[in-house]
Amino acid sequence: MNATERHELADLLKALGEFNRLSLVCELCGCDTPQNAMCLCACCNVDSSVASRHLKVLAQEGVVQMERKGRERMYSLNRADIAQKLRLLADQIEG
Amino acid sequence: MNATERHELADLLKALGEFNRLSLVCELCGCDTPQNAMCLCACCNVDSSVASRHLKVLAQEGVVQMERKGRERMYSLNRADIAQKLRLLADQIEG
DNA sequence: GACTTATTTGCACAAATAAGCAACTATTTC
DNA sequence: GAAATAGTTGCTTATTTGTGCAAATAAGTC
Repeated sequence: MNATERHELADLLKALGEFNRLSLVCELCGCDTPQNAMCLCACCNVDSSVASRHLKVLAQEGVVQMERKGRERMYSLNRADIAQKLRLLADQIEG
Repeated sequence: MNATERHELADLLKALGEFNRLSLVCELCGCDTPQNAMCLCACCNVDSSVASRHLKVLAQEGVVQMERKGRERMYSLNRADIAQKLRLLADQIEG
């Protein structure tokens, strides 16, 4: 793994490594349909602006995907993608 | 996954989610014998105090294991343990 | 078009984090 | 015991990060 890949992976892990963001991810884990920010903000008990910013980080790192639906924005997990990256790291660590 | 488990997992991911720390981990990945802090500090090009602190964080999160050997401290990865936790998260995300 | 609802952005602030240097401890070597 | 080597800790500094409030934007509803 070169430095660039390592940087990207670190950014992904950092995005997942914050309690509220991880909570958002876990919430989405349990949903089989995309959720809007209001619903997600409720699960963390934070201001909507906070949820918005966390979701932005997660989106930037490719953890979640967003699609507009009227005035709402529906978020869903990029399940396969993230799972694969985590497993790749696990494989590398296990050697 | 309850809040406590989520907190612990977030802490682990945060520990891994910093470039220099991830670099230390990757360095250890490629070693089949424990490495001392000097060697690890060299791979990141940081002051020994910085490496020391990063290793402390990694040890606290159970990523690495330390054993004293004379004046050196030899670090090695808790490979199976970390890999398992990452895979568990991957499984949960994949649903 | 006024009003409500969903979300983002600007701003301010507090807390956490990473970094390097210098000083310290501990252990080995001479 | 003095010098060298390995590592940690205290201190300071700069930067990042998470948060909430208020205001702005955007889109649906009446």
